[in-house]
Amino acid sequence: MDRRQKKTREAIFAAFTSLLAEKSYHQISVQEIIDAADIGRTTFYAHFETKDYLLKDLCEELFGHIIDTAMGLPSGHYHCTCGSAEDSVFLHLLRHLQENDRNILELLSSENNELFLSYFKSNLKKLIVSQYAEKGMLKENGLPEDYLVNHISATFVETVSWWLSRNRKESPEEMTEYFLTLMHPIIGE
Amino acid sequence: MDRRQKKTREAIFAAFTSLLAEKSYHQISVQEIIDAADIGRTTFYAHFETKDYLLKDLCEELFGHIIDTAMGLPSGHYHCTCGSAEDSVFLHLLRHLQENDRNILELLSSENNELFLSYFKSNLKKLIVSQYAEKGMLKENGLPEDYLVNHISATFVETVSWWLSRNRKESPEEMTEYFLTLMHPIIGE
DNA sequence: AATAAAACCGAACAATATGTTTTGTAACAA
DNA sequence: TTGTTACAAAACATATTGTTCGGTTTTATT
Repeated sequence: MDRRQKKTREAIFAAFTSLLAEKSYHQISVQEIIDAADIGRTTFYAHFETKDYLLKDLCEELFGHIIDTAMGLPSGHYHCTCGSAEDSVFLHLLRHLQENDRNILELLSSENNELFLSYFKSNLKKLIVSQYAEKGMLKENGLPEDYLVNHISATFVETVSWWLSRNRKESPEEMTEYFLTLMHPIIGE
Repeated sequence: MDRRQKKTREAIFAAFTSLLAEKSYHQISVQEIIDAADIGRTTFYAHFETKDYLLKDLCEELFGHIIDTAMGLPSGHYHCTCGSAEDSVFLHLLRHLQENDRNILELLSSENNELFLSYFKSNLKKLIVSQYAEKGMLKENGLPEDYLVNHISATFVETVSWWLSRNRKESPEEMTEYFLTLMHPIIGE
């Protein structure tokens, strides 16, 4: 890939995330992104068709990366290590989030965070399917599988959101315990 | 209230919901609402400061009404009637939703429904607090109360959303069973 | 080092949306 | 009937969007 393209793309992403830290997505105009990134108007539209596609690409990068690193992990949960949640995928995700790579926490805890949370959730579903559903680690209780997958993803996203809204007072280990308590009737070996 | 005001307000709401049935919130311009409602530009701004406030007022009316009718109900759940979920507040909500008053289902199942779902959720929280939390109907398991309230609300909204995305193939009774299965470790007497 | 391809810039453009102002008319409540 | 209020129509400044054009700089390749 051309060095210029990469540089421009990064500049747009940087400007965009910077703006997202101070105002909500819909309040940001393309013009502002252009000014903040210090690029030409034509250049922006050469890279991204619309503002929505820019958001999509950014989220794909951010959440795709996090989910990918968790994909290879063992999907064990707290039962495996006698009460602790040490090797849970969810604990890994929380720890990874806490590193605040690329200011991802700013986005997830911003005022109008529904957009980011929904991207997070849709990426998370893939992980749940491959790590739990396809490995038969969901308890048999008569509920449709996609309903369960959706519920697990949604609940984890809500857990993260709640955690952030309280400024991460709890440790990732504690939050994993919270989450797994709620998941108790569903996830098991 | 002046007859004219009421009429105009209703016309705007009707035009707005009609437009929301065919395109997403952010794709709708104030101009379109004005044209569809067949009113003057000035009139719109006399009623609503911005498009966001219009949305807020509409949701307040729609969800406020549904939540209010459920407020007075007994908060019993399936244990009370020997296995059935007959007198659950949640069953009542699902039945009420199914009547599709004011095309509320169109909104909740539209393409970009995060906005409506989040309004639904925030109204639902009040109900959960008054019907469950304040009556001590949440099981003691070491989790913070507001975390539980948020989880119950979020899960119910997700359940409704999943139900609608599958064109309501399941009955309200069945969906209540699904939901209460997930809530089993949390809600109890 | 020379060259062709590309990415970029700046300016301008039409089209559309926003929110306000003004002036006049019609409907309402008392 | 009378004073008040809601509405309409038109115009307005301002801002944003997405595109087009000509020209410049950087890049990869030979």
